[in-house]
Amino acid sequence: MTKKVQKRDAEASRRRIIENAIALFSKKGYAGASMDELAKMSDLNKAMIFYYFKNKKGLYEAVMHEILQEIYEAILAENKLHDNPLEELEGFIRTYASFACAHPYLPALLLKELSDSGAVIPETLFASMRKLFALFSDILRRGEAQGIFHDVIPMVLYFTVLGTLNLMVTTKPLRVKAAQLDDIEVDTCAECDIDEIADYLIRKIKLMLQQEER
Amino acid sequence: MTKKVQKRDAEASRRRIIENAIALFSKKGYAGASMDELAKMSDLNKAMIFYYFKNKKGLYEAVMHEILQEIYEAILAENKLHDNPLEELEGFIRTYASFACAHPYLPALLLKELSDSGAVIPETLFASMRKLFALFSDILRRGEAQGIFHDVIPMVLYFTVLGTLNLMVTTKPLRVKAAQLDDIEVDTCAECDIDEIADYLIRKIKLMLQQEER
DNA sequence: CCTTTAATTAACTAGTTAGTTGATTATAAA
DNA sequence: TTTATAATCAACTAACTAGTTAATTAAAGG
Repeated sequence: MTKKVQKRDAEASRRRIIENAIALFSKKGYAGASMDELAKMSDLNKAMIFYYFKNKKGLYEAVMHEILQEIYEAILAENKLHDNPLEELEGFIRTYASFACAHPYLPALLLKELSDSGAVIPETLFASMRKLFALFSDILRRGEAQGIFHDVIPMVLYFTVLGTLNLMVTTKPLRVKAAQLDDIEVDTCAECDIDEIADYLIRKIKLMLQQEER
Repeated sequence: MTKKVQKRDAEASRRRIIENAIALFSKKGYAGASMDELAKMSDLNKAMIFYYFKNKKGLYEAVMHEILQEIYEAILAENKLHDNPLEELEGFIRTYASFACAHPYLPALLLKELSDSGAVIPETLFASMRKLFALFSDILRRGEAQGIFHDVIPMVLYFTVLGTLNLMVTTKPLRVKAAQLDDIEVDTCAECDIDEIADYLIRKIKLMLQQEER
């Protein structure tokens, strides 16, 4: 089944818009992203954006839904490979880290959204974000019930993991630049790759959770 | 010395602009903040903004410099009260937390800036941000040298602390809202106040650093 | 081949944006 | 009191904003 060369392909046009919108929103933020620019990037008339997504907010909603769904599915698939909280937690962190690194728009968009306290986000996204947290929370709660984790506050630990990984990804260019001018002695970890960072974080989170308070 | 009522006071006007700009940028982001709106908020003609700050970027620079300087001084002052790395680390986290809570524009602006990877940020700010990290890094390095901290990567731990605290502050409204609709069982920590969170984080960070890897 | 429908476009609107200009005040120094 | 200067403002520009409209073209079904 050879794909026939069509001049019109609704599905493809829609995807082109979404794909470019992800890049644009994550680079410039919601307010900074121009629909004129997006149309040019996507090689389509601007009216098409509104034809497919009604308005800018609708497009943003679609973009956020898309990426949250993607990361959720990746993590859920990984999660099914394990059957104990410790391995599940490791898997969560590792999968999130490598996904975030492979798709750096995720951290950028997530941090922008969260730093706004959901200024743009509508109800539906709200639900998507909670699904991911619910999964994380469940892992920790089960671990606690089994006596392998102690003193657990899932919400805080969730942001510890997301905060660390997201910031390490988004600040990468900044940190590399800092390492180059290199006037003072601080190590900005410019060379670390994300898997090392994930390993380190996992090691540390284990110490956090497996030890009783001293 | 009674303050004479003047119709013109450059210092006061400048401050009014900066003060309102902090609120506006942290609420709407760089692109979303309108200079027309800022002028109205500040009860001044828009031209005054450009008279004092040259352009929007210059204003943003001044705003960021202001708040980074403020938090740096608060933390430095606290730091001088202690003389061992463990207490210094505790002080750092606690001071950052309570400052961030009292001035929630700080987390909002910092997360926005960092999620942009310095899209707007100029060289001068870059330096300001590093000063804070250098202080944190130094505490950890000394602790490691004294054998009370182990397996230290300051950059990662820095973002662990900042990520956790900033996200807990900025998401507060979102979490409260989530707790209200409360359809599923997840605990969003809506009631926790920032000092409890800081205590929890300190406890956990200590476990991270004081234990050898098992 | 004709008709219907879905996809696409050019051209437009009405409002907003950052930034400018030149005149006009208030204040303090001479 | 005059003069110089610093602070303020109204009115403007040119570019850009999200979103609309009505006409046009391509494809698919009968």
